[in-house]
Formats: sequence, C-alpha cells, structure tokens
Amino acid sequence: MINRVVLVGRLTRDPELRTTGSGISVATFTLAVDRQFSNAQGERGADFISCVIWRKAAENFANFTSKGSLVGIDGRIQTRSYDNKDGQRVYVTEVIVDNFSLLESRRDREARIQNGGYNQPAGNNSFPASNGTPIANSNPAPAPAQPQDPFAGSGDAIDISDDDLPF
Amino acid sequence: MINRVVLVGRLTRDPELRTTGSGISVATFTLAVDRQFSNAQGERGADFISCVIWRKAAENFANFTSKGSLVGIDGRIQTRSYDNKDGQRVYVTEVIVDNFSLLESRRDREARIQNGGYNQPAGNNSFPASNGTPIANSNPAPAPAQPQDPFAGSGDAIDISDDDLPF
Amino acid sequence: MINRVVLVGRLTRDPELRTTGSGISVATFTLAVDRQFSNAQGERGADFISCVIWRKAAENFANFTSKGSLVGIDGRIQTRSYDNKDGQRVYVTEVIVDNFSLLESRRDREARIQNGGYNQPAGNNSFPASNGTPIANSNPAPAPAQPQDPFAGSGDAIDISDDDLPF
Amino acid sequence: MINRVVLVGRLTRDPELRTTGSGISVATFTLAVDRQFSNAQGERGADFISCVIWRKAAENFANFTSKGSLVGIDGRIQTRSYDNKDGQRVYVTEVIVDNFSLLESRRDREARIQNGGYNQPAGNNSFPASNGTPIANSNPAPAPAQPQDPFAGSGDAIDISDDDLPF
DNA sequence: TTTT
DNA sequence: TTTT
Repeated sequence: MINRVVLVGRLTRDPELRTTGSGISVATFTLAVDRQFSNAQGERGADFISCVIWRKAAENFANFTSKGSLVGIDGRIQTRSYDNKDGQRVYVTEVIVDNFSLLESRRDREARIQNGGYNQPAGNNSFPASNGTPIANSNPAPAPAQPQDPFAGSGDAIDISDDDLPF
Repeated sequence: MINRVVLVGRLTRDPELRTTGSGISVATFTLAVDRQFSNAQGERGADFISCVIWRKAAENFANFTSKGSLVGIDGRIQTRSYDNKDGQRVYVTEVIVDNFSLLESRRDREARIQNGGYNQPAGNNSFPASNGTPIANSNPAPAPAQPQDPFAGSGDAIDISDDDLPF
Repeated sequence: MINRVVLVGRLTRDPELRTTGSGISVATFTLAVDRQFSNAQGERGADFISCVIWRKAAENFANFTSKGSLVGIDGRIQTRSYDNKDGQRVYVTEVIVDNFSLLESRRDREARIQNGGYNQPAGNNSFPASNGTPIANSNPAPAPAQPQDPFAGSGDAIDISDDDLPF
Repeated sequence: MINRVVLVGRLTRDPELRTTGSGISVATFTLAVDRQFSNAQGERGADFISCVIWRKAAENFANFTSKGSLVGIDGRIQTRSYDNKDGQRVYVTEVIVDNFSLLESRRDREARIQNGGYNQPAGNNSFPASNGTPIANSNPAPAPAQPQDPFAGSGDAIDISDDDLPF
C-alpha cells in the first residue's frame, strides 16, 4: 500500500543513539513541526512527532544534529503497542525515517549554538525557519577522531541517508 | 486519485508574478533541488522543477522570496501541452503549489543578499542548506509601500498559504 | 514548516461521525496500511493509523466508506495529549485528513459487503489491493433518504474533499 | 534537500521494459492521474505523468501491470534535457519510482481484461477507482516459465519494490 | 534558462 | 502519445 511522510522541523532535544542487541544502531528524536496557522486564540502551536532512524543513517544523524537543529525527513508512519508496568496497553505512533536532510546553514547552526540553543538574541528575530544555538556538535576545537564535518569546504546542502554516505 | 509532491530547494531566479485577464495573481518560479547522491563522476546534480502558485499565495510568495531563497513547498504535479510557433507540440510538467514555507533564516537571507546571491564567501562554508549573512532586525527604515515583513518579531518559522494569511 | 502524509489503506471499522458543540462535523477512523515487506518471521504486518476528517468532507467520508473500504488520503500529522481518568498523560498522534479518494471499484465494494466485509471467498484470491464481488449496476431501487451515490453514471474514480463537492 | 512524490493512477499503456547497455533493467510508463475537481466547463481532466523505474523493480512492474492497471507509486521528480534532431533543446520531467503498489483487485483486473481494457460495461458504472479489462497478464493457463503470480492465495494488497522481493 |  |  502507500505510507509516506515528509516533515521539516526542529529537534526538541539531542537525538538518542543506541545499539540493539544484534548490534544495529538506532537513533530516536522528536521533531517539533510548527503548524501552518494560528488557532482562534492566536497560538500557532506545533506538533511533536517521534521519529526513529536505523543503521548507518542513525549514526550520521546523531553526529550531525542536536537540540534545535532544523532537519527535513521522509519516511513512513509505524504503529505499535506494548503493555506498561501498570498493565495498561500503550499505543505508539512513530515515523520511521528513510532519509534526512540538514536544512540549517553552518552560520545559523553556529549562531544557535552560541546562543545556547535559541538562535536569535532577544529583540532580534529570525526570518522563517532556522536559527539558534544548540550545545552539542559545535566542534569547538576540531576534535580529532571525531566524525569529519561533511560540510567543511562546501557551500552545498548535504542530504544524508542510509548507508550511502561518503563519510 | 492521489497526486502529492513535497520539495525543498532554492529559487533559480526571482519569481515572476503576473495577473491573468480575469485578475488572478500567478507566480512562477523554478526550484533547484539538490539530488541526494553523487553520480559515478562524483557530481551531485540538481533537479530544476517548474512551479506555479496562484492567488494571494502567489503575491506572498513573490513578496518574500527571491533568487536563491530556500523554500519548502507542497502541491501536485500538473501536465499540459501546447503547440509552439513551429507547430510542434510541447509537453509541460509543473508543480502547482498549495503551500509554501520559507526555510531560510533572516540571518542567512540577508547574508546571501549581501553577497550578491551566493551566500558564502569563498573559503567559508555553509552547513547543509541555506546560508546568508545576519543583519538581524533590519528593515532599516520600514520602506513605505513595501509589503510588511511578516517575520518581524518572531523567532519561528512562518508558513504561508492560500488566502489565509494574517498580512 | 512542512508536515505532509499520504496513506492508502483499508478502514478497520465503519467511520464514526460526530458533531462538535459548535455544529462542526468530524469523522474519525483507523486506516490499516499493510507494510511493504515481511519481517524475519515472514509476517507482513500493518500499521493502524488514526485519522480525523472535518466538516463537509467528514460527512462525505462517512457516507461513502465503511469497514474494509480501500481509501487513499493526504493530510498532516497532529499530536496532542490529555490526562486520562487515572491521571496519566496520554499522547495521541493522528492524521488530519485534507483530501480522500475512494480507491475501490463498485464491483469490489459490493462483493466485499456481500462477503460480510472480507472481500474474497476462501479459495479465491484477490489481486493486490481491494476486492469484492460484482453486482454491477446495482442500486436497484435508489433508496430514498440515502446519500446520493456520487458514482452512479460515472466510470471515473472520484476524489472527494473539503467543501468542494458537487453533491 | 527533499524531493518526494506520491501518485495513484492508471497506466495509459503497457509499460515498456528495456535493458541499458550495462545490463540494467528500466521500465517506463505514463500514469494518468484524475484530477480532484472539475473545471469551469465541468471537465475533470487528468495529469499524464511520465515515470521511470529501475532494476528488479522494473521487471516486477512490467510483469504485473498493463494498460489500465491501477497503481500507487512513490518516488522523486527528476529533470533532464537533450537536443532533438532539429537541434532544439527538449526539457523532460519524470518521476523516478522508488516503490509501487498494485491497487486493483484480481477481480477488477480480470474484469477489466475481459472488457478489453475498459472495466465497466456501458450503462454500468464503476464505483470510485479501478475496473476494466486489460489484455496482458491474465495468466489464463498458468503458463510455466512465466513470472509467478505473487497474488495467488492472498487477500492482501502486495507492494513491490527494488530488489527486495520474495519472487 | 538554472540554486547554494 | 494518453487511463478508468
């Protein structure tokens, strides 16, 4: 059948990278996607969408994003359920990510990091999307043995996906 | 049936805004969408996708984007054909845009414009997509007869759509 | 930002149509979307995705679908939470439907209904999706007080959407 | 960046399967996707969208679809250009298909084939989408050395994709 | 005719 | 060049 999702939003926290028992990498994160229109109360609101990414893409994702990062993803909706400690069935809906794209410029990312995660000084305002200063991934001293910054020396957007990366 | 498209890319030129005989606004533009992977020759390439946007959204689009702007859109593919002056049938495929979202920060947008459209000085490199040079809170003298900056005073992304805008 | 979903699946039950206090129609339903690939155990599985549709489209949807209907939809993911009677916070993820398309032929739909919802008699097998048993040209006596069958007299697929319907 | 398309429509002709010089399978086809709404003249219209599918998925696609088949696909828009014999540059926009899903029941497919491609006898009308009788793929006597019908014995939709098929 |  |  067909099950396809495309989202652009910001990470609500640093992604969590784990490894399954069988040694497969998984990263989980939540995307805050601002809604298009304000409600009657004039609030714009956002949807907070749980996402899961697997394998090499998970590692790449974890290496190049952090709280506040602006990313685009495409994937599919997956549902599952489990019984919690109270014996209650909990239903979970997540987006399984196939590909992602980092949509924030180095400039914005660094400014966002500088500002402690929010990318615009008070009284100053961003145009559309992106801005802020996260904490992680700033690469303050180009730590060796760190994942290479794939963006160094490139003015291009870089899309990153499953297993197929040059880095 | 189903016909849905989502794109994130950059305008190859300023959008062209026109009015139909019956007074409806239309804007046309081409989005350059970088491909995800490089080919055998190591070239990354891009797709150049013709887009059309109608009515009030067309006016908003034309007011807030220009060559190089990073935008996200959703819409549908439309095909049509016409006979050119040589009597040959020409087939056209365009994306009819339902909604758009400006994905570039004010910082990046202004830096990009400062740089004459290309957003990163040589030797300096952008992170993923988007770029620019911050002159935050600009709009130095709120040029009269200019479209109001809908982004002033907001740190959030702003999505803009058909007829439903607060400005 | 961008938040777009496209699904094709079958209703797990008849849709539930309600009216809000302010008189707006809403229908809710769950789509079962078969997964693309089987897991290690050879089970194919499906995702069960909660959907919500509003206004006139909700009424149309409720009139022309039932348990087992094959439908395509496009919309966006919405998240919300509430506290249940046990004082526990429950997180809900739903798809807000913008448009839908009925993807089942009259033949299949009638056969499905004949069969009590499941569309293929044992020993008989469906091709891909959808099923049913032809009793073409039915609608034997155009049941009064019934929603008009928008498909009568048309060999075309019919897509149905918000407020814009000819019926 | 992001470039994602989802379509549901019918093949305007049998797909064309070819092999590149380096031995890779490609199939091309056009999807007719009925538009959602009628225009001022009451015509509904359709978009005719060129699609390309590669490798094993191409072979599967060619084996299980024919003129009139109802299919869902997801993929991305690709643009290219070439100079024709008259030395004129021709611009081409195609959808590169990642996955497809056969959305027509065996019943409808066979009825469509019986009817010579159009799936409903005159004066009789289809419900929403699908119907008709194509010519190919009917498998009248289970021709040996033919691709196995992946749908035999299954009441479920079957989605087919790149390289990952059980048949 | 293409963006960064 | 178009499907149902």
